Amino acid sequence: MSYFSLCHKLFDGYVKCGSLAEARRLFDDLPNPHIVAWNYMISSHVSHGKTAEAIQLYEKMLEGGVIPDEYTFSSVFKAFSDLGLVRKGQRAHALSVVLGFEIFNGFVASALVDMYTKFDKMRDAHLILDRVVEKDVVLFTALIVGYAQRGHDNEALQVFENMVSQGIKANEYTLSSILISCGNLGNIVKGKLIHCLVIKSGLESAVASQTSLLTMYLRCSLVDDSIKVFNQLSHANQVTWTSLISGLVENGREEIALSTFREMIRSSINPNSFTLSGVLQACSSIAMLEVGEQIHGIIVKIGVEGDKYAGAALINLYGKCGNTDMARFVFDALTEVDVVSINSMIYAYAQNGFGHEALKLFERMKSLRLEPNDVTFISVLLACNNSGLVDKGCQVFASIRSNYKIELTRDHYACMIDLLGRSRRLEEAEMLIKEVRNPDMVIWRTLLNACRIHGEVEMAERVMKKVLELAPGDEGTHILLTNLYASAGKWNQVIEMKSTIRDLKLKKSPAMSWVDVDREVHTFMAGDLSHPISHEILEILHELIEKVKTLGYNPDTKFVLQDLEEEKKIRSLYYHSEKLAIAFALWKTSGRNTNIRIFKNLRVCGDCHTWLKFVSSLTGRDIIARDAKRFHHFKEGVCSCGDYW
DNA sequence: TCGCCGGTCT
Repeated sequence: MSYFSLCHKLFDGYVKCGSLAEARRLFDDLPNPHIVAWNYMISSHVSHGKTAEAIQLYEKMLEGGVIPDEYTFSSVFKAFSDLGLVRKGQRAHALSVVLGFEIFNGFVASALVDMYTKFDKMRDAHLILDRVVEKDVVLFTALIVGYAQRGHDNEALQVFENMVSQGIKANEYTLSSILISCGNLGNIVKGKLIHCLVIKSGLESAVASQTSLLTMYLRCSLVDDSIKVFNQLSHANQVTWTSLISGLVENGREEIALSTFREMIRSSINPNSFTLSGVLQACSSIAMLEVGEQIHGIIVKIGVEGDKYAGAALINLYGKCGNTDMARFVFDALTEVDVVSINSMIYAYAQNGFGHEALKLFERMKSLRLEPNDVTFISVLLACNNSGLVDKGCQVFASIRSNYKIELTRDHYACMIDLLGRSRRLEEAEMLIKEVRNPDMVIWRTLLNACRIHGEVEMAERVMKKVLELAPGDEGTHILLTNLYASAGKWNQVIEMKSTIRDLKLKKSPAMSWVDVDREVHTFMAGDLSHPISHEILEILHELIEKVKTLGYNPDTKFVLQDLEEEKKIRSLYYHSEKLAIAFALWKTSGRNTNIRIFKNLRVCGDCHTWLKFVSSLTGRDIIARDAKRFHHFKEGVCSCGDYW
């Protein structure tokens, strides 16, 4: 046995037993290590994630006068790309050109392409592929993957077709990646073609291909097809399960996503932070705080509470469930604060009406030299909007244009239009719409809502036309205008609108509130006294109303949309769904001092808002109400929205 | 002794 192969066997033994350090000690004792030994050490360090050490070894090797070969380069390029060391990578690239590896060796070339795509230097990567004399599937795949992962899905498809036309057969790596691009593009026709190709190539049992197929169907919203793919899987792994769960959430199938998660656990597949953030998203969307808290428990148990994905998902959960303190607790425990986690926290404050907290965090972000992105500004503007910080909002909006290279989207404008409109600066709001490229229905409806708040019938009628041009049968718009006429006392127009709504067969979604008491959800509709214990509820409700009247509550009938006698109007106010839900929750939890969390499918009504403030001071309970748009935290007679919403 | 794959957050 030669000296080299003896050394090699020794290294291999140590590394395979997991003792890279032992191998390293052995290596360091060699007087003049051969190139094969250097390569072995470098690649072992890279594959063990010890990238920085791999680079040190490479540099030491060069200092020692050892000439790198194709093996050295293919390992070390990966190290440079992992650490984002562009300069060093380019210098090594130059050396590989001088030594004649770049265009003549497939291993070196594909590692180079991979490195440049990770540096986001797509032109360089593509040029290398073009120069390589004999291109193989790995080389093409490296470029396809690079394009796909940076969101250049059309380019990925082009390169793929180019590869196929050169008679090079795709492998499972190529197909996995290209399926994802089809999914991202929503190109189900190409996606199905590739599905056929997967079968034809005999790769349908490869787990990565299956996962990508699953993801492709889910991104194209073909949930049933994706479930079919999933059911045909022989061995679903952690990634496959996760892919299915997060895809279901994306398609609004939260309940199924949660049952799939439970099935995953039953199948003894462990979740990781990917899985858990998907499940948390399901909990946040449907405000299932209890389940979310259980997931939080699992996150702590498996030790990923500092993970930025799990963290952002938790912040989002607590934000959407109205618990900003918990959201902040999670945020403060993150190991790495990045722009997404800060955005999540700002957004959590924003939707709960804690504008000043949101702005403080925005300032801290700047002092941390984290570059804000478009989402940051949506969150900050929303924070100003939900707290009535009009001037601050205008100032922030102006600064986006002057200080940042961020393109303003319709969402930014919609937020500003809402902000201006609600503070009665309707003309300014309308002027701002002129700046929006292709203003959509949402933009105009935002202005329409502002008209409703301020009873601007004339402008509303003009704006209504715009909205209906863009969305002729939109129920929300008709209802908005009906409400506007009703609050302006124009009952003839209300009747007219109602008949239009009837003719168009538009259905008004009924107002509904629900409340979560002792892990049971109870739903209430306005005026609906069919709850099994409605007798007790009504008793409590009437008692509450009489008591808060003594504190100054005065039923405000302008929120009643029917033209009824005053007495009947007042009665209809009393049976609003949120009042029923609160009465029920107080009855169920009497003697306890817990917070009450209620949810409403529409926006909370003005009279109920006032009433809830009184109830919070009367009972000493904190009431957290999530309506269709935001949260209201009622505490000691005050609401976090500052009566501005 | 070497290269290319699938799932997460605002």
